[in-house]
Amino acid sequence: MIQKYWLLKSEPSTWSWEEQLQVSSEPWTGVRNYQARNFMKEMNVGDLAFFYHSNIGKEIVGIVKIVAPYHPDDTDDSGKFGCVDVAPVSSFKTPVTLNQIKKTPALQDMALLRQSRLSVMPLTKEEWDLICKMGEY
DNA sequence: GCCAACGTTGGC
DNA sequence: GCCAACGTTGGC
Repeated sequence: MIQKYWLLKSEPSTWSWEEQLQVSSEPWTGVRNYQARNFMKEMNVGDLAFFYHSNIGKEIVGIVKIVAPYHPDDTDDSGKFGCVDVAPVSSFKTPVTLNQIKKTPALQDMALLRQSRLSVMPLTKEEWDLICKMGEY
């Protein structure tokens, strides 16, 4: 299975990186957007994802890995949406801010910039590697 | 706090 | 099936 790379957004007031670091794994619940949901369906156990703080912070703070494939989201009564489980992997030494991403020519195609409301998105390996470098991971 | 972008809902 | 109205996200 090919390793894939993702970015997950969370508002720190809802679920922060500090909270994520304190659990062994956590279901990524609350996604109510079909495009984001479909990306989660494509995730495989072992895929890696950046953890991005939206609204407050506006920066990538660390890395999580997918530890359970797509399954129903208990918080969704409609039954239309599901989630994956993610476990913390590592904190960035230096968080990578939205501003830095905007200023980096190689990152202009990221959905983070082009589709600001999308909360789950894929990244290319090139984008992944560059951001890891910027975060001094 | 405002507003742009965009997804969803519901009337027709 | 179209589109206006409305709600939500998230950057500023």
